[in-house]
Amino acid sequence: MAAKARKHRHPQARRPGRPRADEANQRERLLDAAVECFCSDGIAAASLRSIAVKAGVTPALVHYYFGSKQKLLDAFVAERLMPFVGALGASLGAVGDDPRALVTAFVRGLHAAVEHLPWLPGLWLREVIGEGGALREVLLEQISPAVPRLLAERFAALQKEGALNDDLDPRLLVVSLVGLTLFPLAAEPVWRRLFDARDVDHAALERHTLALLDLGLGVTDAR
Amino acid sequence: MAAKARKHRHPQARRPGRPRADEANQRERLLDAAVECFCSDGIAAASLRSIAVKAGVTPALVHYYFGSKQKLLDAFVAERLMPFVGALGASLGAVGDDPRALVTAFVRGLHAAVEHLPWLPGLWLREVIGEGGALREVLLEQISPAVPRLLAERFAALQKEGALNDDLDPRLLVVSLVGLTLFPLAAEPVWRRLFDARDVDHAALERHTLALLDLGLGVTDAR
DNA sequence: CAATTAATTAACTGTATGTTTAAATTAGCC
DNA sequence: GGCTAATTTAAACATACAGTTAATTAATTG
Repeated sequence: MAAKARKHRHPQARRPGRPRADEANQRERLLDAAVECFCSDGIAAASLRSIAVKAGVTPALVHYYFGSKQKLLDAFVAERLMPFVGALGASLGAVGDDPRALVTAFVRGLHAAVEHLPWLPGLWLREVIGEGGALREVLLEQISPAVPRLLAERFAALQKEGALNDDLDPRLLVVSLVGLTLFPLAAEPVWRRLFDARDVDHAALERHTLALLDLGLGVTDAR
Repeated sequence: MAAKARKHRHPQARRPGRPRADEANQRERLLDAAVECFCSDGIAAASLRSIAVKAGVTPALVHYYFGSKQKLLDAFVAERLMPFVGALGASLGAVGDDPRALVTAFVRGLHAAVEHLPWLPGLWLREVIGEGGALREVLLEQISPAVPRLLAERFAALQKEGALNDDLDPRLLVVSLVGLTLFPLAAEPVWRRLFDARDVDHAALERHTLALLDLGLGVTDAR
């Protein structure tokens, strides 16, 4: 009845074929969608279908651009995760031999990164710390020397010089550092509702964390 | 050939029917298996099948004892999780008005509980903090008044009296406390491999945490 | 010892996964 | 303009696994 013999019910449903030079960099859009699904469902449970739907395409297109789910994950690690690790490692390498400076650089660097990568804390908790997490090996094999090991070694050296509270363990201090930064950021939606804390912004969180650490390190400051 | 017309290939594979008064308290065994699966797969991804297999039975038996996955989860919360919360809340209520005593009670209480409930930290991170976690509402609705709110209020009162570093936020201090206890315990498998830290036991972790907090609270101790 | 109830498994039905193949539509180059 | 290569969808495939119902065996009770 409605003119033409076109047999499509949904006029907006796309048919096969190369698009009209419209939306470019589909690959990046697909990666964005993947990050979102990785966060909300977890990497293991995130299906290529849900990722495709979020990007407004079909699952076959994900396969076209990345080949497989594993390679999609590899691409995410290389193009979205590792650049941040590199930047943080660099900023840590640039500070002098002082525990407070080291800790401050870590806290500030992390907060700054999370400003642009808000998904990082949640994903970290789930996929690095969580049992069966898909990124744990990435930490142990690729990230480990650049950040956590570097920090632990420098803390140990500083402690030997007497510049750090002797009751602390240099390695556990790195763990504490993550527990005081990534964890609160990941838990933000929880404590916000729990304490009805609308007044606390990221700057306040950073101040609180640095205040706790500044004293907690037990740097005598007596030279 | 092999005698008898019994048509079963696996002699040990059980056939339907009530068992011969053997293994009692299947319900508890099922709950144990459920906890294991909740930890390794996450609550959402833990199937009645995997739980049943872990307990050596069929999925239909889980359905028989609990009725549904939701009711199984309810049973877990009521019978395995809440008793711990009650105990911790009680031990917090029993200490006097001193920030160090409060913090020490929390850290010690948590470490003591985890001795018997080793699955707690990992499950907490995944199901309370993690996006879409199945226990977040339990925290907000059932646990909230007994522990986190209680702590935050007492910290706030102590700060008003000048017994706590003014640069700290009482609510965020509760978050920091969790980040310094539950998080390191959940991350234990990671930092153990990361730093090859076989020498660190739970007592050492507790000492380190308390050392960091003792100074970090900034209690002047000058009266 | 018959009837009923409790405990257990086998089988069913449905849905979702990641991947592959084939076809369709357009872009870019000679 | 015509050819080839690039980009996209539809459809199908092969598993795998979800939660539930129906049948089966043993214990318990009158």
